[in-house]
Amino acid sequence: MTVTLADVAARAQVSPATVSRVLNGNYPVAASTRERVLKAVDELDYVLNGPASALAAATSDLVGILVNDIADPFFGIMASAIQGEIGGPGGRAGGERLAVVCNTGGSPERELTYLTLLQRQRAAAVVLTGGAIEDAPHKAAMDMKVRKLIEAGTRVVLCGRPQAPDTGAIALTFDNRGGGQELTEHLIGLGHRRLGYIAGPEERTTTRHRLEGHRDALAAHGIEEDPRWTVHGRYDRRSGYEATLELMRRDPSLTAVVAANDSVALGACAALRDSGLRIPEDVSVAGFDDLPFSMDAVPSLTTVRLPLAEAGARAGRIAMGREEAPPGGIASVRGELMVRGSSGVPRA
Amino acid sequence: MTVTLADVAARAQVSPATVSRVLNGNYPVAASTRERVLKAVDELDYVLNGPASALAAATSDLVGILVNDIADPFFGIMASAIQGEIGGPGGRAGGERLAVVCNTGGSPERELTYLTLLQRQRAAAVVLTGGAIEDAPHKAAMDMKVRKLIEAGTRVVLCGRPQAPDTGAIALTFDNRGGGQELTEHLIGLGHRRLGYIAGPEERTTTRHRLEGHRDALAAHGIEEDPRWTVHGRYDRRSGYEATLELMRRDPSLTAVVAANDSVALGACAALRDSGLRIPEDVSVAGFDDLPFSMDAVPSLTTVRLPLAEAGARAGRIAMGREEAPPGGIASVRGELMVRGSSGVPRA
DNA sequence: AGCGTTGCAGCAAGCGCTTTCTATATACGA
DNA sequence: TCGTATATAGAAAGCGCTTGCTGCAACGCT
Repeated sequence: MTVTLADVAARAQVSPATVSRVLNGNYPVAASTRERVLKAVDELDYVLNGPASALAAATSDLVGILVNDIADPFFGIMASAIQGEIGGPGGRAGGERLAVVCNTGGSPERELTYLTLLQRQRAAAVVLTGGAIEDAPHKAAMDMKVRKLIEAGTRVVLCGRPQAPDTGAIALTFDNRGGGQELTEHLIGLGHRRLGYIAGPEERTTTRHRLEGHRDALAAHGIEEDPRWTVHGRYDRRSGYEATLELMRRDPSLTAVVAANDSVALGACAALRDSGLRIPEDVSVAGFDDLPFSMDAVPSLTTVRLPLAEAGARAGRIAMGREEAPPGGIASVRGELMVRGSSGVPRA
Repeated sequence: MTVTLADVAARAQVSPATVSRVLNGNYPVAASTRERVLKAVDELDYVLNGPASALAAATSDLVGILVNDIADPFFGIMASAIQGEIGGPGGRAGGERLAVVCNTGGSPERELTYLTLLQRQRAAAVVLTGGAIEDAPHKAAMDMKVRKLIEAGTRVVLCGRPQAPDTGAIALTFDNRGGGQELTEHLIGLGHRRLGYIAGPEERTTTRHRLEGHRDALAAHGIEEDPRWTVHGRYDRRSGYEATLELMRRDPSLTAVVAANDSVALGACAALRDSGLRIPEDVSVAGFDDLPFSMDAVPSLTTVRLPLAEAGARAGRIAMGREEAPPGGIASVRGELMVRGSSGVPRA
């Protein structure tokens, strides 16, 4: 049998109530009594029953972090930062919270189900990371769930995801559009006029915003875009490789390839190299996110740095109520253009 | 107020017991009744109270996954695979489990605390990934916790971590030693005799085993190792960069650098390049793990592929009781040598 | 027709904790 | 010295669910 509060109480010769109070430290207990209780806890190797505690107190110490793809460092970095602030273990004893990261794999159903599961667990807070899926019914369902969660006392923070108006969720959005624009401006500034674009999966806010930024830049410089210059793919290397091959097949005269993110950009680099093209002499390549490996690419990748760790940390603090929410419940986080070796002037 | 089981029961004109049984599907309920109940659940938008359920049933649907560094794809890939098998949402409805990944950051205390937290939540299963910390007191404490968890009915699986004898935990270990040996054999086979080694953090099983494999290979070929040829660092790129600089400073005549993992190897490549050395003409480099980005490095990285996803999936299945544990409760997973562009014959 | 089965639903007793309210003891001021 | 504030501990009522057991029809058997 497992040890219960009552066992500890018996051993310490106090009432269960007192033990509970010692453990929670939210009520005055005489020092001598406290010690006796702690000793008993130790001797019996007592571990609180989480569900029972959560039930009685109507609160839980679970904090959920939803990510699209846990194997992608983009999310890993954010999750790590969020978790760091949640305290998880490592904070002062007692106030321990179990930060749990849930991998949706980009699937709408899983996203929703995880939210339900967290709602079921009466999670203290939930942080949703990464772009949202742009499907009206799904979005409505999500918003509804978020509203329900908040109603039930769960704090909801969006990190790197667009605001969800009228849900009450706090949003820390990334300025994907601005970043995308700046990146393409840079390429145009170098003299590029024929730019391929490898977009992420359709129906994703991140995909759309980055692409819009790219197009804004083109439009601002009077460059008319050829529909053949845009290909959609997934946010991974493989996809970038294939898309680049396709792009160059469609129009070998392209002088630059802008990728939806760094992984895709790396795939693009590989494809270009395998096609016998030099970077950036023949074709310039640009990514997005500035993940750690991007500066190690050869040549190192020109990209837009997103302060993933900082944003995640902030989201975590807000979720824990340790930092004021931004005015209006929304803040936009800017990216920073990192010009490196993979972009240069176009070939003659 | 939130909706409770009783509310649903009232609305469906049945007893709470019946509602519970419909929801759990573990007791015969007439079809007509079931329908009425489900309708009520739907109309009231009822969400089960997880803690209450867990308390009453003395079981939980939580499955914990402990990782050392969630921002590292090595762990991300395993976690993703494990989670995929846990079912998480996405499996058939009803049997939903909340797979939670906990980031220990490599800290012994956090590792232990997370285990306590999971014990507190009465987790259904726990998967511990990655190398263990080789500190006797900590190991003892961990083993004790694991034993307690198992005693309490939690299934514990180690994935990529050495067996913990007498704890009852199932282990899927990686053959780090064999992999390390094979890798160094390869380099020796190419003609290298002066090899630098960038090891991971000390007091880690993974670090030790890989290094031992390396030394086994050297010894097998009668190569005497110079103590200056080994440097310890962290498992990240930065560390690899610095360690390589140090290594080349200590002995510029080294013709190969073997890194503890791929991230470190990438850092090594960067350092060598920055020192004006060509890879592999001047110095060969080898990594370990074969993470996705490794083949994109220029030159692509010679490394040892660990079947992270496969092992994770298997660990997940075992944790869920959907796959037989290996005989003896332990299985060793081999790595596969991937010879690529970063290794070549030594310079004259 | 009588009676053991079988199928389905309800009763009610907890699961192990938290917390309000109450009790006791001690300290204080008048 | 008495009344009242102050500090500390206990009693007990749940929190919302699960489940063993009981109840009661309808059924099939001899």
